[in-house]
Amino acid sequence: MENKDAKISINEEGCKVKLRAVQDTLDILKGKWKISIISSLSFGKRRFMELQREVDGIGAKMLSKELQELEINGLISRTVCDTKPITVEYELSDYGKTLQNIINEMIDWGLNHRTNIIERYKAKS
Amino acid sequence: MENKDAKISINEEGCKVKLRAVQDTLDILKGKWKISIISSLSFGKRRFMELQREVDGIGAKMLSKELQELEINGLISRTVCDTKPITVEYELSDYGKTLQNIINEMIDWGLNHRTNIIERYKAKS
DNA sequence: CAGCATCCCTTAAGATACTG
DNA sequence: CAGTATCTTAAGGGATGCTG
Repeated sequence: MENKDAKISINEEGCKVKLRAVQDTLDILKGKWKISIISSLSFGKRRFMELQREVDGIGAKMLSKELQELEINGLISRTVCDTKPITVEYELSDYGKTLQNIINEMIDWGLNHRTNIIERYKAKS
Repeated sequence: MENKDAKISINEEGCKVKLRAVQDTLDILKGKWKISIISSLSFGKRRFMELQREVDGIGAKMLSKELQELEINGLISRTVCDTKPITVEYELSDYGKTLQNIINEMIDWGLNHRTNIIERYKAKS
């Protein structure tokens, strides 16, 4: 009996710790565009405009804001290039690259999901 | 030259497809609480109140709304139990369980991130 | 090009009270 | 217990125009 209770207690603690871990991750990744931006940068460095073109629907204001937050959290680096009209290059930091696993899983799930939706649609017709 | 251009073109297409995949996933998971709810359910079935207790800070209204959306997308199942005051049990569907990889990566990253923050703090003092 | 300032509107979401 | 209804507020986020 004591053993069983202890086990449950440990498991409950385990859940809490894991839920908190998810929450921690979510806090860093919150915002409508952050994960899309990181995904885009996971393919290589990008300039401001390139990001705006690649992240569908984002405006300059939001892009700017979310990039700042990502930089503050040490996930990306920002480099001002000394070109005629200045350009700025964004890049995933080493720490930012540790998010790659999450991104990859999201890519896989999304690809699979789209396939499923199409299959479901075909099955109906 | 033609080869090189073709390669670039293919890669660019690859990025777009992947970014769209991420977006597809994000569309399903959007909302302040959805990932937390799924995480909680990934540990087993939960009743409405249990979820509200486990997902820190969520109100009944939001919990109800996000559960409905998750159900519509086929990620969770809802079972009304015929008890004296009725109870309702929520559970990840088989399809919902395919999100487990994403959740796990988020747990890992969050655990690691917390450690890093603590290390960083220690280093300063 | 990069990005800030301003204005403005829509949506998210919290609080509270109520029902089967 | 498991929600729903209503109200209200805060925040998110778009459009435009401007600057180094």
